[in-house]
Amino acid sequence: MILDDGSATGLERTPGSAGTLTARSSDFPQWYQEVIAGAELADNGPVRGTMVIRPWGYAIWEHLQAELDARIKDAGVENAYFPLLIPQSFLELEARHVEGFSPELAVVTHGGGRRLEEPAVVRPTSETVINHYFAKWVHSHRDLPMMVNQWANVVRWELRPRLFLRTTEFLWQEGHTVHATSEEAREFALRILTGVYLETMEGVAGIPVLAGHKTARERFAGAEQTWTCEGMMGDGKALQMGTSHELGQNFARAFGIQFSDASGQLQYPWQTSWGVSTRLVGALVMAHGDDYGLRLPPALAPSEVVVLVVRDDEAVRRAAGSLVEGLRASGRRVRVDDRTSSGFGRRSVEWERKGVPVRIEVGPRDLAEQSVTVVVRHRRTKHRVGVDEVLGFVSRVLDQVTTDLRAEAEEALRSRTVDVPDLDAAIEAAASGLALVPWAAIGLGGEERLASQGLSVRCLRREDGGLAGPSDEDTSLVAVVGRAY
RNA sequence: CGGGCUGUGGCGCAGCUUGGUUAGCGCGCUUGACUGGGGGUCAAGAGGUCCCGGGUUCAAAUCCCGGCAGCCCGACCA
Repeated sequence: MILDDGSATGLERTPGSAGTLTARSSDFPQWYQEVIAGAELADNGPVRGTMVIRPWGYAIWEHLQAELDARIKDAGVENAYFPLLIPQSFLELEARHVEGFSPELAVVTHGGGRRLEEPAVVRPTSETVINHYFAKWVHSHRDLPMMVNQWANVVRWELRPRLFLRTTEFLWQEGHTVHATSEEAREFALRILTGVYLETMEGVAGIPVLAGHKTARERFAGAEQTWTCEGMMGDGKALQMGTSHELGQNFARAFGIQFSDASGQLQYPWQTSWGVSTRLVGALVMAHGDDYGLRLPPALAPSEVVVLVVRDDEAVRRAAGSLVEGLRASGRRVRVDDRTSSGFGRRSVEWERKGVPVRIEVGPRDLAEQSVTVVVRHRRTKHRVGVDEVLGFVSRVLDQVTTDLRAEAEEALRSRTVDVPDLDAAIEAAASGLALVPWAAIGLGGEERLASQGLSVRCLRREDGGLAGPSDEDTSLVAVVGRAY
């Protein structure tokens, strides 16, 4: 590939050199493997389906965490921590919950060199332990709402792992709340869905999502209603990026959570739970990655700017140093690459693959002209910028990146989403994207047929794209149908 | 659990059909020089239980038998 200034990139020289990644994802687009491997985000773990997140990938996750955590706290939820190991009997208390999760449980049968009296499961999610404690902690309507969140790892023994998107162990955030009324619970589940998840995904990550609720078939095990954010990846497949569940009183009844209301009557409370995971890192890669690697929104980039010292030279080093100082003073995360013992090409390709939004090249040629070379990653353009204008230029670019990425992703979503009148048309259209079809034209039998074609209803929404009202059985609902990861 | 396939330096592979010198190649790695504005060039070098066990043979990476491991497709799913 030739850049607009005539220079060439060497990326194509080693097509498919996944190298560090023995990807269990060969059905991903070719570029995905290259991006993951080249960006050094992750490796497979020693146990099948587990994942080692390398520093660059983890740093992206940390930024996502920070964005989510701030919004979760804004919603009034506090962080807490609950045990990794859960007595097996806890899982069995809620019938649909255990039915949904037992096939994918990892069970610990021995400890301290002896067989355990009761096996412990490694949490696949923490509804059961947390509700065990809610039962102890909730007594009065004055205790409500009770809202906790935990950042933790969970284990689900999935049959078919995919790096970042479905690994046996993954990191996530799971929130759990208890409310006095069903209305309040619903309102809160939706607040998390839109005010935390949707806002982070679209506003921070630049990934447009279709929000809606799941059909009964796709609902979380034990929930009355599951709200979801569905994104579309570069290949037209859908990805469930986050869910928020209304649990009704199911867990409250199963775990004996009760409170005395204002009139002294014992009541079962209404609950929610909600989570997003390291899958979001995979979503970022899939949604924004191009043939040259990752493209990161600045808010999530471990470094927003990298200053590349082209050649080992005293004056160049000094110029780079003062550039870094200036950028840091303006609040940017900046990294210097002065590893002049490796070639320039190698280093620039590395940062391109890692997705650093802006690269500033400083070399003798630039200094001679009192300028630097600014490379904008997401557009792959190079600009000669006067030394005095760099800060302003970089700042304008960084402010624009997320908007540009989102606009591109929105266009991709729009161009691969079609309105269709019936099930047959939906099946045809969903082969290459998403189909919007009247829910009334599908129904339970229709979902069965979709499943046989490798398709599913990703979510249900109102005709205008809004979320459904309190009554689920709205006949005017529109189903989003597609293939999914 | 069904259906495909693969095990050969760190990674990716060739060699196997038709047994035969010292098991090759690319990438990576080490050292040096020249370079350095998109994975640069040249030279020298290190690195192997050819998955394991048994068998056939003068001779096995190669043929036969038996294990083991892993990958892909499907079912399950944040």
